[in-house]
Amino acid sequence: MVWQRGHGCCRTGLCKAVSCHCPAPCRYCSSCRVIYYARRHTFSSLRRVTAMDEDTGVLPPKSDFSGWFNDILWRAEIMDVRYPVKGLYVWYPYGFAIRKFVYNRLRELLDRDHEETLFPLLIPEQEFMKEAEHIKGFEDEVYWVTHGGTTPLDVKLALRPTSETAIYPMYALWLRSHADLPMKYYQIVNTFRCETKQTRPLIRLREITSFMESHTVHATWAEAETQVEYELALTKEFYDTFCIPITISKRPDWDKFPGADYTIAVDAIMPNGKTLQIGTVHHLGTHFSKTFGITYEDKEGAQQLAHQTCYGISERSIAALISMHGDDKGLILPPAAAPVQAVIVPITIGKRHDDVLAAARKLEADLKAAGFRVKMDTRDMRPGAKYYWWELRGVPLRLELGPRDLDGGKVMAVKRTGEKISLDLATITDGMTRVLGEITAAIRAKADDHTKSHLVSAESMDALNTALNDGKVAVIHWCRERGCGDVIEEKANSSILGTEVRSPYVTDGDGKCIVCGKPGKATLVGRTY
RNA sequence: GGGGUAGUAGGGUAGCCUGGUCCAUCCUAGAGCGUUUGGGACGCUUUGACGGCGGUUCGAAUCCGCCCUACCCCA
Repeated sequence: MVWQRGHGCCRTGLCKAVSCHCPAPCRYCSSCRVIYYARRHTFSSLRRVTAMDEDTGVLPPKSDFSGWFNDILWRAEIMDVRYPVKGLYVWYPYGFAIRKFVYNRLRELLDRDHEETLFPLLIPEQEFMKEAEHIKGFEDEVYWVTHGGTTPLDVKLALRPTSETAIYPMYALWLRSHADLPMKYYQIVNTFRCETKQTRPLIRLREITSFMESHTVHATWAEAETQVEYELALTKEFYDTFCIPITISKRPDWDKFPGADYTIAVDAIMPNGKTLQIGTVHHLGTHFSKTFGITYEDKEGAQQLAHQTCYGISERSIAALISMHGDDKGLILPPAAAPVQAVIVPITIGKRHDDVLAAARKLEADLKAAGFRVKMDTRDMRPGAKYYWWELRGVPLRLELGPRDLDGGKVMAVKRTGEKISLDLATITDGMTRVLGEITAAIRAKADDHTKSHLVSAESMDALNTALNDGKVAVIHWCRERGCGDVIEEKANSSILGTEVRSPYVTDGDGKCIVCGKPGKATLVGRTY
């Protein structure tokens, strides 16, 4: 058997042309899904492995998370990655519909005590450059607008990498007295960062298309701290809607937001054990209010510096949603995020065609009237093909209505989480409410299990390395000295996520630092996206 | 940051070394018609591409230059 060199068409390196005594397949490439036969075979013996040839389906298995994620984005029509600019991607209508339900929920939560605003995309250079620490954090990845048509601009304009420097000059104008406080505004906008590392749809982008940033102003440091806690609670509630378990921790000083007193971050543990930062809340203290002159007149008539917070969530929330719940068959969407909560597949055979179709239409109308997002699939495909199609797209519930069901006054309901039950047509809206609730619960239980099983305690560097190599996130003890932190990050090729860990699955208290042995605090360490 | 490889129809590939035989080919997808339909149907007809710009040449997917893009490996 002679192995020939790879075709370079795939990412796995498995893809090789081979020479042997076919027709038995020589080697299967899981990325491009091709079986390669000997070159000397004729074209008719060169055959492709398609979805139907394999029990596992069209997707790479979720255990190949990277491949799974890339594939599902276009197969489930979430994002098109073919836009001809690196790091910019297109939302397909279906993906955008998911985004709509997720962000509607986010708006709903924020609107409890924030107000939505909109600030400009372009920031003049002199404003952008005001806060030294802040600039340092972003200077390497800012896009600059330098020309208006062919004429160079007098003042360069930055495309916002985040909006502090756009918003705070205005806050300085808006804030006059203590009676104006607190100010709590947010916006949902696109932001630009010229990422140099490998970009990834939804995760590392040059245009973040869906950045929710909240900026609040308060009279005192303590009040701002309370706001940080309030926003963390909002974030928890937000992710709970979509059954995404999170860990909350305080980032180490060197990893905090440029210009913040401290940063509290929210992470999710992805299927491969890497963590994804899916939210941050920053206590800005008076760093920016000093720079931008955000002051107010207190009750005694004296000018005081305001205390600020900012808080952000991006489309990484959608990456977490997709990754956390999906399986080898495709997406699994919690009903709260699903553009289609139930799909009705009429099984129309021969003479009963019109009968069944009419009943399915009535079912669709009844469910829509009751407020469910349902869709009837009348396409000219075999039922099985439709099942796979909707399963790939994560629709939580499938309602199959055929002659047999109709005669019995029933409809067959198949949960995306894997259970088949018969529901009475007469009480279908109650049945739907109950079953969708069960699906949400099942999704949440599975995600909680995953997170719980991926958090382990490590009492030494060796144990830490073992845990991380095993695809886990570790809880260690760390003295909070930078030096020991560097050792941990370097030796374990990891990141210190943070201290003051908040997770129902982390109960570790104080202990000895795993590097120097001095008293340390429970600390979350992982490999990050 | 340092290397390497590649870009051919909506997706996946062959052809390139050795320029003309290629309005190319195969799998898949799209459109049309017909037969079908309780877990990925089938037949026939048809649509459709050589990453971009420039150069060499009688002639470029193929050779050269630049640009853009992507992927892999190592730090």
